[in-house]
Amino acid sequence: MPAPLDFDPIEEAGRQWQERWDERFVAPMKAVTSVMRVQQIWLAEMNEALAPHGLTFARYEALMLLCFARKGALPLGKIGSRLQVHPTSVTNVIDGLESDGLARRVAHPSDRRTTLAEITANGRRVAKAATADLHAINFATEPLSEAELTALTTVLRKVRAAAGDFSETTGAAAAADNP
Amino acid sequence: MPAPLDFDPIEEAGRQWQERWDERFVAPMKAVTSVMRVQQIWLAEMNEALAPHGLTFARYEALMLLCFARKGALPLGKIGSRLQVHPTSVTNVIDGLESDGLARRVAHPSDRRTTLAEITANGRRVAKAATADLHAINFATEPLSEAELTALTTVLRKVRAAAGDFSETTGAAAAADNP
DNA sequence: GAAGATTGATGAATCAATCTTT
DNA sequence: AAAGATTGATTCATCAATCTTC
Repeated sequence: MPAPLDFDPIEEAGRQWQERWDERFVAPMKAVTSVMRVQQIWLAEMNEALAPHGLTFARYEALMLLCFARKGALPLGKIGSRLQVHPTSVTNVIDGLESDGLARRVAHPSDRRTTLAEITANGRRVAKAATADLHAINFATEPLSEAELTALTTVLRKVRAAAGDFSETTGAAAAADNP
Repeated sequence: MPAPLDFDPIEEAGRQWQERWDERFVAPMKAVTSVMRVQQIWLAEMNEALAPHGLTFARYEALMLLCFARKGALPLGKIGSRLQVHPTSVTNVIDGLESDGLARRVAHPSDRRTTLAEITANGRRVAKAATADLHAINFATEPLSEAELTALTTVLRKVRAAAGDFSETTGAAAAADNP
């Protein structure tokens, strides 16, 4: 990590932008750059907390999804749609969990195209310990207050909805965990 | 990109979290997951807009930095500290710009350890065209209002400051572009 | 033909180690 | 010894193409 600057680089970029182009582009540019940078900061801090458990954030997310599933198992495709990642990434993530003995692939009872990922007993132990570590650092969200975090989530929800992550329907009944 | 869900996966995760653990961890978890996902969405949309110019967002950021520099040139190390990336990433990014003829490496006049990256005439042309395309899509920030974008930037600025990106001093005089 | 998953290749980011210059 | 940059290796994510099953 490079040395700290004596000025805010995003504010400085905003200044340059306003000088050279129209002011109406400043707010979008600064917001986008801020999200990029904070994602990088938070991801690094969480990966640091997860490393002792042999996990990355991507693997942790998949592990928790299995942890929540009714039968502790989900089709790989469903994991991808929940985590909003490509099928290839699901394959990679489950490979990682499987080689560490935290999950295993099992056959789908009726559809032989489908593969299920099932959490192991050790996987549940690691999930619990890793979650405790993430809780201990508040998911790296220091120094934000609960109100600020909630506001953040609310605003970003609009972006996710507009991107088509989910269809804003009703009160959204509990998600189906099983096929 | 997987099919849209009929519920918000982050809200659903929050529900699971509250059930299983304490409520005070719900807001951090949802905020972190939201930032991760929106970063992915925005980055993909911007990369799509930049691809016709042979640019990625990382290369675009470096190119704009050179564009803003007084003499159109900066030491590689300074690029790294501005963009908050490791020296290796700077090498990669400048390699990319150089092979496309958008920038070139030049010797530092006094310190022979230092390499400068200098923007080319074509680099300035591409920077201008790429910026116009990003402006045309408002940096992918639709559907957020200017007020929402500003609020986002303000909250995230606290995170960047706490992470040590910059030292909160004065009104922050104009940044020094040259060594 | 379409759905589900995997393989192989590509691009980006970090880390450790190396090399030159100060 | 320390600063600046590069190389090589590793990890992760995506894309195109392939394979099996429905």
